[in-house]
This record gives sequence, C-alpha cells and structure tokens, in this order.
Amino acid sequence: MPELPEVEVVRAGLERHVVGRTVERVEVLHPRPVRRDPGGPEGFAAALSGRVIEGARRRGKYLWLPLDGGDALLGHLGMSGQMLVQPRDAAPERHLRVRMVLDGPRELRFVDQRMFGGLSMSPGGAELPPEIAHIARDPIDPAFDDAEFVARLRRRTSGVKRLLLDQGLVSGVGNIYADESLWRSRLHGERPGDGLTRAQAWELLGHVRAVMGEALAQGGTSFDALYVNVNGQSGYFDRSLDAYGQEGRPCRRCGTPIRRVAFMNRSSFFCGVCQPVPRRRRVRPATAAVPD
DNA sequence: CACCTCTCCTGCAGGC
DNA sequence: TGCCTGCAGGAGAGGT
Repeated sequence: MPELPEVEVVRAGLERHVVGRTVERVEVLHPRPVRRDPGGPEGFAAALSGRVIEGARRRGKYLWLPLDGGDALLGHLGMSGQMLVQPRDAAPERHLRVRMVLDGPRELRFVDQRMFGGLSMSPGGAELPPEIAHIARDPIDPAFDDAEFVARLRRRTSGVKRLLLDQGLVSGVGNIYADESLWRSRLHGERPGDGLTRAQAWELLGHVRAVMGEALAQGGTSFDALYVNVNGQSGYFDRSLDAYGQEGRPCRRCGTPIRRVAFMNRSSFFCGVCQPVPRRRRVRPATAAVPD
C-alpha cells in the first residue's frame, strides 16, 4: 500500500538504477497490468523494446520514465505494486507480471499481487503524460500552490476527507495520511470544505505536508540498495499512527477511544471528541428574488 | 463541471 | 479442516 513517500523512494531508486539503460526485451506475463495500454500486451512490449530510459519522474502516485523519442513508460503501483531491479537470472517473484530486460546484467521487474497497478506506454508523454494531466501536484512538490489549494478546498461542498482523497485537488494523499492529517487538525472528515475557515484549511494543509514529510524522511533512508523495493513494510507502519487503524485505542490527546466508521467502501478512524461529527448543514432560507 | 457510487483484484483473518 | 464472508484501497467509469 504505497503512499506518496514510498512512491517517491521508488522514483529515486529508478533514477539511480535504470536511467541511461536501454530496454532490450519485454515480457508481459499477465495481461491485466498493461490493460491501459492502447496496444495490448504485444503492442506494449513492441513499443517499449529498444527504447532508452532518459529519466524517472513522478506526479502524485504516478511514475513515468521518459524515453528517447518523447514517449514515456507510465506506471502506477496501485495497492501492492513493486518495481524491482534484479539480476537477469534471479528467481522470478511469485507475482512477477512484467519483465523488462535491460542492457547490462540486470532487468526491471514489475511485481504486483493484486494488480490494481499497471504499466502503459504514453505516446508523447515524456514531459507529462496526457493520461495524468488531470492529477494535481502533491504538497511536497515545490510548485504546489498553497493558496490555490486552500481557495479551491473552501469552494467545495464535499466532506474534507473526500476532498483530500480527490487527486485532482491534491495528489498523494491516501486513506492513512488523510486520517492522520485530520486527527492532527482536529477536523472531522465529513466537515464540508466550504465550512472550513481560512485558518483551518491552512492548518490542515500544513499537517498533510508534515505527515508526508515525516514518512518520507523515514522511508528515504532504507532504500539505498541495488534493487528498489516497496513492500508495505517501509515508512508508515514503523511510525506510530494516531488515528488510522487505532480503533478502540485511547486518543493520544484526550484518551477517548478512537472510532471507526465505514467510508467510501473503506474505513475512517477519528476521535469523536477532538474531531466532533459536524452538525447537519444549516438549511439556508430561500433568498427572496429582488426585482431590479 | 461537481458530486457520488460502484468496480476491479488477491490474500488473509475470522466465524462456524 | 475447509468453506464462506468481509476487508484492504487508488482511481477510472459512469450515473445524476
């Protein structure tokens, strides 16, 4: 379950270990991870073979490798995806889905148990794949526009947790970091965006950024190995979480047991005292039409 | 557009 | 022991 810090660690590893290499041959072992490729498994393999990898970039939880000729290899790790740089003769992993044999002794492997993730060729996508042009920048990105985010958040009527998970508004925030940021901000996730004060929205952004930064600082130290790995063990499971997964445990601020509720086919964890459930939005009285 | 729900996929935990 | 159900969850598809 890589969140943004883990994806950034993978990006950095790819930058170090595969940039400058040529993809000599591609083997697609399961069609699902390349389902988004317009050419299907065969087209994907053919289009990628022979290309030189010129970089390793990221937008939110998407990764892409710009290739010679202006195209890109676009990837998403989904829930359980890994990018591994392995010796060619290393034993295949249980959930190995795509092998990309590089010049030199190694190959890039896409391993994914649940196959929510995937790879695809993005024609003309070297600078920014058009498939992900709608994904917002993340709060760690130096070009992230804080004031714009706050303004947009405060115009939306959805609950603020739903908004944090909207990758078009801000990227890189998953269920875990959303719950942690809201706990730190003492905000309930159902509070509508347009019900937040300016100060609350700014504080929330600060906490989102802090949670990500802490995880990034932790995860970034343990991936200096030859192969790049994301297995869910890194980063946030070592951190002590204040809300996510803490059902029944006392809130670290007030001691009240953390609650868990169903939300968007998953769960939300929060402190019912520090993060009170919002009252139902006041029904605005109909404004009388004023004749000109 | 904004908003919301459904869906994809596998492995594991828990109940009986 | 083994079957069944529920759960984890990013983000696209599609409805209103």
